Amino acid sequence: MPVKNKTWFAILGLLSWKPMSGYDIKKLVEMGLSHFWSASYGQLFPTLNRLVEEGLASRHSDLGHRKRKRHVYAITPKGRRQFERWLREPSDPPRVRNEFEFKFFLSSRLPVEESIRLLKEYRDQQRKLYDHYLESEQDLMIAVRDGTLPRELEEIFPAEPSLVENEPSGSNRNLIFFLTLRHGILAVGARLAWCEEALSALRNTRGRERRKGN
Amino acid sequence: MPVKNKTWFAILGLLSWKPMSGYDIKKLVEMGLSHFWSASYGQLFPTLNRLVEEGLASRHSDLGHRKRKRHVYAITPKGRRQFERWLREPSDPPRVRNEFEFKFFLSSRLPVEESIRLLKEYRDQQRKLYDHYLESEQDLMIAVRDGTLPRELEEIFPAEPSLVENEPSGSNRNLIFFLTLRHGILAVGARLAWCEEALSALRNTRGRERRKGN
DNA sequence: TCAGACATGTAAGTCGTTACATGATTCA
DNA sequence: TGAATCATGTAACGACTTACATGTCTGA
Repeated sequence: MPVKNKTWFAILGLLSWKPMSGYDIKKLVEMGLSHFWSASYGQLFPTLNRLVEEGLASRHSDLGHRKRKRHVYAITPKGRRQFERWLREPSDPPRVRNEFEFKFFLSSRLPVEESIRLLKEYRDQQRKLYDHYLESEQDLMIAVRDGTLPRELEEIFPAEPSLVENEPSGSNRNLIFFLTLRHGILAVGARLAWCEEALSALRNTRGRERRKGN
Repeated sequence: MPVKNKTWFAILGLLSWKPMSGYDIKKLVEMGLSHFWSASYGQLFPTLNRLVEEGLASRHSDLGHRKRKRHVYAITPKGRRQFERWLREPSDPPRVRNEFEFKFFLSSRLPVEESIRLLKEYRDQQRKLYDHYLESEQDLMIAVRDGTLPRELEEIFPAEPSLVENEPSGSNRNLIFFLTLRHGILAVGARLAWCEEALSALRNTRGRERRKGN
């Protein structure tokens, strides 16, 4: 019985973009998708093999320009049909697991100074992530303006979008990649805004305590 | 060998607030913590029992005001020490799994109208959630102004904060609950803002196609 | 030459959900 | 009286991570 979980369709969906190896998929996900998805090799390779068994993907040995033996997987028409059916189905609500936020929620017993330290640590992490996203956004915008593509994307976006089988609108793909990036930027931006809000609220508390002599 | 995963400490942390039953914990998490944490009974009850075995929590049978037999778990001093150590440790980065976002990323082969339909569905879901959070925020602010507490919180917040053993700052807890709520509001707000951005970008695409005669 | 990236995979174990089983109490 | 909620738990399964194992190629 084929297992048809989210990861199954997610991988199928990535293959619908272009044929890729397991390693390619891992890199792509790490590079630009990690703010809403992730996958480990322990899922990736077995799932790819099962997709082939089910006839939803085909495996090709590629000894091409890289001179390294690798398995490239391509989606089959059957796989494409299943993928497109999944695409139109309603999605599960977003699931977030934010360990810091939980700790913050439980930190009322900590001295305020300690909470502030933890909060700043979190803010700095998120700030780094934010800067990284903004940089990617700049790269992408410059590239679109110049009609080129940033190096990391050259492999992902076909140079000639119309070559992609049945693609209704080639430039749409650029837009969608851009919007996906924007989603990450806005999400992390909201976390940063919250950090500032929380920091100033906690500092007020500390001020009040000092004035009361605590 | 005791298992010490995140859920373990999360539950310990909730018990550090006040003694609770497994059922109480489930309700509390569903009520106000679900935008950054969740737990199922299948984890909750076994974990509570293991906490007792390890001496980090104690179990009491409560036949009190509710006239229903229930198991109330209280944190022990040993449990409190472990919890506070965990509280100061660095946190894992937030993990998000957003199925809709992934689908959107992969939707370039869908007709734009279809993408817009999916996007609106998502926006409406998030809008509902947002309104719900705003309502909770209003309730909490009114309650704080009047010196009362909203019904759902009466059981969670001790009426007299200073009664809580070793609590350094009673009012801090109200503030932290409020800030936790704000975190949810800002996060969902960012998703909504993104939806509008994406919708108008997609509508532009559609307009361009129409003008070109596609 | 050797570090680091490329590349593929498995085994074991953990984490977490879902479905099931059971029964009491409350309130309309 | 019967639906909803209170309340506790288990078994089976499914999802996912980590550690391990192995070897190649590239470029400083």
